Amino acid sequence: MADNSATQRITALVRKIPRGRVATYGQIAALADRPRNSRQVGSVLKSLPADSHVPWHRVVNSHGRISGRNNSTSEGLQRCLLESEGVQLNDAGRIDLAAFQWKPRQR
DNA sequence: GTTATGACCCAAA
DNA sequence: GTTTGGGCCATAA
Repeated sequence: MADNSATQRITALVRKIPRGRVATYGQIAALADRPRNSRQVGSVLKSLPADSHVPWHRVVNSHGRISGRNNSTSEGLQRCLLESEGVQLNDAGRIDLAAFQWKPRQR
C-alpha cells in the first residue's frame, strides 16, 4: 500500500481480524508499528466511514472491556455483534482474552 | 505553522 | 472497585 497513514494501517489491521476473534487497542497499535499510539486506534475507528468495512466492534481495550468510552457509541451493539460472531462475554461484561484474543502470528 | 481533542495505557492514591 | 495525573501520537480546525 502506498499510504503510510496510520489510519490506513489501522483499518487494514482491524479488517484482518477474523470472525469470532477480538484484538486490543494496544495490539493493533503495536502491529501498526506504533506501540504508544493506542489512542489513535480509537480516534480512527470513531472517525471511520461506514464504507471502510472495518469491524471496529472486534476492537477492545487491554482489559477486554467494551470501548465507546461508555454507552455513547454503541456499547450494547458491540456486545451484541460480538456475541453474534461467537465471542462470549463473562459476567463482568468483559471478553475472555485468553480464549478470544486474535493472534496474528498463529492466525 | 499552532492549538485542542481523543472509542487508550500505565501508574499511583 | 473508582478517580486522577501524565504520556504518547495522529486528526481536525
